[in-house]
Amino acid sequence: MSKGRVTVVDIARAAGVSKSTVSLVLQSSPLVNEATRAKVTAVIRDLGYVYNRGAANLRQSASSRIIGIVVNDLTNSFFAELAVGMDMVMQSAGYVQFLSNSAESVDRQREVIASMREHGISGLILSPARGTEAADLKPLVASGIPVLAVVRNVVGAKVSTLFSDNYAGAMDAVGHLIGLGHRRIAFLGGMANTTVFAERTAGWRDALNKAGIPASDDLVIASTASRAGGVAAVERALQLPEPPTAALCFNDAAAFGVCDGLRAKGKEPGRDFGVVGFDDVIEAETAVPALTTVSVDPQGMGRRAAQMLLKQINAGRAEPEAIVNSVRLVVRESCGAGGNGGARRMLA
Amino acid sequence: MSKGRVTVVDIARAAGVSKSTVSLVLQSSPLVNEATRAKVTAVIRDLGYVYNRGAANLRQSASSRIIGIVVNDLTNSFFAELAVGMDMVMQSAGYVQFLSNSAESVDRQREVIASMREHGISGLILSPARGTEAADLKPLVASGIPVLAVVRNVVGAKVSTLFSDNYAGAMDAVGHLIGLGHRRIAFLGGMANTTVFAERTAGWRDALNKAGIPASDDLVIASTASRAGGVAAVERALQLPEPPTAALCFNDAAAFGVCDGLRAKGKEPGRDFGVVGFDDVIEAETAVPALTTVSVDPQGMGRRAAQMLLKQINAGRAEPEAIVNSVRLVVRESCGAGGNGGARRMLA
DNA sequence: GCAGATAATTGGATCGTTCCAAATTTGTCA
DNA sequence: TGACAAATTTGGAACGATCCAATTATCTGC
Repeated sequence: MSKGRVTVVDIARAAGVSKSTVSLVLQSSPLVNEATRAKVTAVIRDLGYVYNRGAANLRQSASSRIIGIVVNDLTNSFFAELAVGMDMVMQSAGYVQFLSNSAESVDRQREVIASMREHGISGLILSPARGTEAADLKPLVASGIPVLAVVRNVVGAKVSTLFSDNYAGAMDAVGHLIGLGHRRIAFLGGMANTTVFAERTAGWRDALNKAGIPASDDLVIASTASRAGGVAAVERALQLPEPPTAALCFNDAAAFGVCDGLRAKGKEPGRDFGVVGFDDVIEAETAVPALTTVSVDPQGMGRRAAQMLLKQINAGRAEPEAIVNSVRLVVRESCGAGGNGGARRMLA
Repeated sequence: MSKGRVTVVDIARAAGVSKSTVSLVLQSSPLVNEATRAKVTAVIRDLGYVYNRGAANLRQSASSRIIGIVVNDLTNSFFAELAVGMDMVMQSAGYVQFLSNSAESVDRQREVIASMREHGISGLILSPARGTEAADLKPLVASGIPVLAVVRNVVGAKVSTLFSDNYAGAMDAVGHLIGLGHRRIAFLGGMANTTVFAERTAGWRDALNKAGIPASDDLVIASTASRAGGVAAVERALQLPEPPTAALCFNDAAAFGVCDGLRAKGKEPGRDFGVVGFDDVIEAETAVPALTTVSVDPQGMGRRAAQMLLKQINAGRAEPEAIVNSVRLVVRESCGAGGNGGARRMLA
């Protein structure tokens, strides 16, 4: 009764079989007789038995059915949705996940990964904190645990990757703004000297060049990749001698900030200024004006990441693979293309 | 070498001591000689030893240093921040957390809790899915695992609770709007027949009654507790024969939706209509207009929840406690009190 | 140099499961 | 009924750490 937890031995005794048989029932082996199985199952229910996965994991075979997920900023809805996507797949696959936030601190990230490792994760999905080095992941990959870097990369690390097609997405978005008649198009928000920033600005630059428009460096205004960062960036943009009439923003959070900043200056986003975001977070659709944005589908990307990792775990030892998640421009209202053909109006 | 993982026995052999000594070193016991400790520590580093917590947890004493967190909607930034707050405390305390999203499904919630239990969590923080019953938590509490319900309650469950003071917060918010001169104040958004909804509308009603203003039921417009729900609710509100001039919204997400809906109808929130939210999510401060809201401080609440749970885990067997997290009205711009005393202007 | 204390170390036995080889039961057919 | 195969069941030895009781090394003071 109160003598600690119920174990297979207790079940065995109560059902009048051996612990081996109980074990076979637990893993629904076809070897056991139906009558026995029924009897054991009943006893398991009656005694309120709880399977002890920790004990099972002791034997060096079989995976722990635990994976680790570490993201750099869970308060950003992009990452929250990414996590939700992963959670869905993991739940259906019968896995549980340690989920932690590194808050852009490589130290916290290192600690939390170490802790997860001690608990025996069989795989790790990491959206690395800024400044993560290949060495940080070395021991993990050396011990044969599949690691998947998402969203951002870790230079030199031999891990699988899943990134979105930042370059193509930015190209498309800027191309669309050019098609609407814009000639001075800024790139607002985001921390410079990150790979993602470099890729998105490269797309911005090449789209302008392709259209024969000079891509002037003062139209690239970095800041934090947040709502507050967007406000700050657009403020500076509007103070330029020749201010832009539209902008591709580093991400949706920054884009919302840009909208806020425009309104604070008496300009209505979508009418007086074209705004395009990046990510397509859930609020993008319902915001006013609805945000035109490069849809990365964070939940979908999360699901895909989870599937990739599970595949690698099941495959035993697979070579790292690099996948780019294609993106697509979702035209809504904030770019000024909202049905009434009003884009050119802004340029008057 | 490649013969599986490195264990205490390997360390012991390499360092020329017994596994018991290695174990003592691992738990930094004062019993071991400094020289020995140094030698063992060096070997541990050299061989790349990884502590196997699962093995240690087998012995019935000692906690697993794992807790479970299950929230009903991680895509809502309120819960994401709540989770981040918990994560902070847990990380510092040397715990890791399973973090999962129930997406308001009691089935998923049940499964994920069962799974966490098999993995040996030593405590659970739950923001319950709608429809959670006391029976769902019964086995968990019966086995002596501390459970803490946050944000929402589970009627009849003998667990600790941490809720925000919904009634007082709503009272304050509505009182403030009345002070600004409003007489027709709506309550917008949120799912009716939840406890939180009942508490907030009760505060709304009593504040109106206290001021001698009749609290008419058609001013309470329920919908989902999301941005989209806010848009829908304010649309209906503005179609009333005698439309409101201000509103307390169920939460910040709904409040942002209300702002969107107002703009869609050509009304500027904060100037033409007073809007007050509830939660004080991170975007509330930087939105335009900055959202006046009842600050629950989700991160702080998360930290507090984590501390409560840890306390109970360490206390061994503590009685469930019920704590209400006090809230405070943060006056920003969306209510129309933004410095220029313009509130009464809306009523002209 | 030796008793007595203190410091440091060490073999098992144990936790709850899985897995293997071996044992037992049941079934089939001549 | 006996021989053989197939279907079930079962002890015990892992897995990797902890903890207790017992042992050995080191230190006192005289």
